Amino acid sequence: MTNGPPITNATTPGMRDEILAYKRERILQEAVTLFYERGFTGTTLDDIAHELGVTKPFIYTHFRSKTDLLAAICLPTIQMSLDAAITAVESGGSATERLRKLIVDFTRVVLVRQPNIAVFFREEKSLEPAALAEINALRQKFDRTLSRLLKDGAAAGEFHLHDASLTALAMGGMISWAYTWHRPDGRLNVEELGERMAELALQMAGASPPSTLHAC
Amino acid sequence: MTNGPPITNATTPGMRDEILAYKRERILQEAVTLFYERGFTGTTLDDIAHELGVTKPFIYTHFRSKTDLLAAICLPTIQMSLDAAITAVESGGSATERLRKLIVDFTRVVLVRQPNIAVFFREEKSLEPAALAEINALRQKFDRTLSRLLKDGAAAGEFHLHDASLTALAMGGMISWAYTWHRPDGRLNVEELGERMAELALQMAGASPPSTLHAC
DNA sequence: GGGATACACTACCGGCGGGTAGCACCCGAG
DNA sequence: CTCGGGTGCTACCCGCCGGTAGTGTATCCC
Repeated sequence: MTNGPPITNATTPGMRDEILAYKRERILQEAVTLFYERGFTGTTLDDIAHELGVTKPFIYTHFRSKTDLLAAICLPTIQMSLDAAITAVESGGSATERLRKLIVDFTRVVLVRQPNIAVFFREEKSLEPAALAEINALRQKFDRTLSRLLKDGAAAGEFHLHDASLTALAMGGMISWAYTWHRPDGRLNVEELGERMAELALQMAGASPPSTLHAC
Repeated sequence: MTNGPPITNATTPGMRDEILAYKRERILQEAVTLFYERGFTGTTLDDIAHELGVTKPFIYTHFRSKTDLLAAICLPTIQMSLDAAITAVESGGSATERLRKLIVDFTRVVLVRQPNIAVFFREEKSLEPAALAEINALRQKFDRTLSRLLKDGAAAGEFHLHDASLTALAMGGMISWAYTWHRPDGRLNVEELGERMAELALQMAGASPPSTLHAC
């Protein structure tokens, strides 16, 4: 990224690709930071380039357009959320244990990738329709996955709830919302927040006792 | 708003103000609709004017700037949310009853003013700092109000929870999030959703039995 | 040393859109 | 019929920014 001795003409063939990937990643880092702080339309490509010590055409050698950059920020993060859900659901154990894992892991994604999550939800309307559709398909899978887990848990007698779909949306919202208030230097760290969220989710699901909270 | 016979030079002095207020309201209606559908920067003032059958300078006789328009969309809606919370908390009854009322009324605000809520959370970064600060002060009051109700309920032995502040944020998120998925023609109407949300909130609060759900 | 290649820069374009100056119209009053 | 006030329009400006064409330069290979 510096203007010093170009390290690009490397001997190893694989190295070249790694360097390309690294540059791409650095651009994404700065882009998501600025989009998070100033908004998508409030950030110019020159801003991003400037922050990197580089110029605008440099960005265009790695991304086709500004909206392409936006999609590259949003999509992988939503994919990570879905992956966390699927992995948790397919892991062994009771529905209660799997729900706990799902919530903890999903919370971690939301908090660790907070800027990406925030940018996605705020700038949804700036995404190209095709990219948005792709992401929305992932989100739908996430909701269905969580909903199915709740239904299964209810069928197994572990959970007690009226409406699995609605409860899934409520849980998703409760956690996603953290992007609006979480501060990395806050009172609770990521893991602690994951635990608390899991407890709240289990109560929402009407999970059976093992909680030390219930008076009954 | 039509170009027909100007009804503005009315005889009654108060009537003039009413007409001004009406025009203002119509502009806000179209603006929030378009901002909701296309985003703030994706909507031009000409778009709004066109939809109203009017021209851009007309809007400028009622609002100082585009961001002023945005603030006028967001602020009153957030104020309504806070009012709902305060009214509920100050109403009579047990903490459980008051929490239920708070959730039902807040849910109603979120769903009925869905476009306004959505525009606020998405376009936060487009608001002028002063307007944003004002709104954030209201949001903080809302969170504190809800949090205090939870603490009081816990002290009274009605609720069982670890962390009132976090639970308040979680509840706020669960409900606010509805702006992302609610469809006015969906399976459940506004009042039904309010009821379900209230049930979920009470479970999150670890409210004592009266719920028919708990197996214990 | 000379040619080829890859890379990132300088310099530019073009349109879009927020915001404004000044005008045309309609009306009631005298 | 004219005057004055109020209202909304036509026509314009201008800065910003996404995107691109063409150039300079360093490295590598022969």
